[in-house]
Amino acid sequence: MRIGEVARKTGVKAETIRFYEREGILTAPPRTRSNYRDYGPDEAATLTFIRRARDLGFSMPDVRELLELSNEDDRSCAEVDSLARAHLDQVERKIAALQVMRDELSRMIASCEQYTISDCRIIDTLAASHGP
Amino acid sequence: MRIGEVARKTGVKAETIRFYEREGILTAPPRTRSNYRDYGPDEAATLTFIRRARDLGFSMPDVRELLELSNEDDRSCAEVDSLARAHLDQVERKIAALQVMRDELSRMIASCEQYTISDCRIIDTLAASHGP
DNA sequence: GCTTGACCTTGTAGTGGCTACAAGGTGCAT
DNA sequence: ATGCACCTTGTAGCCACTACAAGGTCAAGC
Repeated sequence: MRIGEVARKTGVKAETIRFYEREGILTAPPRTRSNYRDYGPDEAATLTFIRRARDLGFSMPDVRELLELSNEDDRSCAEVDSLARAHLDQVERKIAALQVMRDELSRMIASCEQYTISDCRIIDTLAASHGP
Repeated sequence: MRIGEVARKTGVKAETIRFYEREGILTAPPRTRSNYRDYGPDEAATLTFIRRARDLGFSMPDVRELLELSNEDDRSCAEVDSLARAHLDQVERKIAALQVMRDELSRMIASCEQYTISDCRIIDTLAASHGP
């Protein structure tokens, strides 16, 4: 199948598929007589795998490693596990950082009484209110 | 004061300060005889403002607008307020998306029993487990 | 006076993970 | 034959920095 069809099936845009090929994360498929990329189901499966991993927030280097590991059937999955745990940890840190942001933004907005800029508690907070 | 000192005082790295100047978000300070940037307290205050806004996750275009608004004392702060609310909204969406990620990662990791790759529930999940 | 080292200057390129665009070729229906 | 959707390549842009190279400046110590 051509790139557009595999794009539709996997939810990975054609431009992104070509990008993955350039980056060496997806092996280059054969070409038709007219030089179109000609994908089979294996490539589609790989792309789905990549998309799922990306949707879960794994970095491209992580995805690369997960793909490599996924081909070594008899190996222990301890590495996969630790990669996933490390990533989960990162996600949790990111959530915590965003929650701090959210809370401060909320407080800031709540304290603003919507008069003029010179009274504005939001501008105040940004300018000097907390910290040295 | 020179760039290094203002960097220490504001928590914005020297390279970043120069970058802000190039981008026009910070006005270029006068220079000493030896061509060093020579900052006063106003520039330091502006940099602190920028850093706080950035720490709260505001984008550079947002910061630019907040800086402009902060100079118009008698204007209503409704715009500031709506900018902050829109940003809070974005932060909340991001948190929600990350929580979805976190939950799925947790489930994936919990289901893995650490045998071999061919049994690995993490690899399975990525390869095909949910969705068409 | 000379060296050392911390600081400053400029400009350019790299990060991640795509995305957009230009300029052209192909395939199929009308 | 004409239109249109699709494909090809290559290059540049996004965000907000960050790193690095190659050199200039200044104060302290010897």
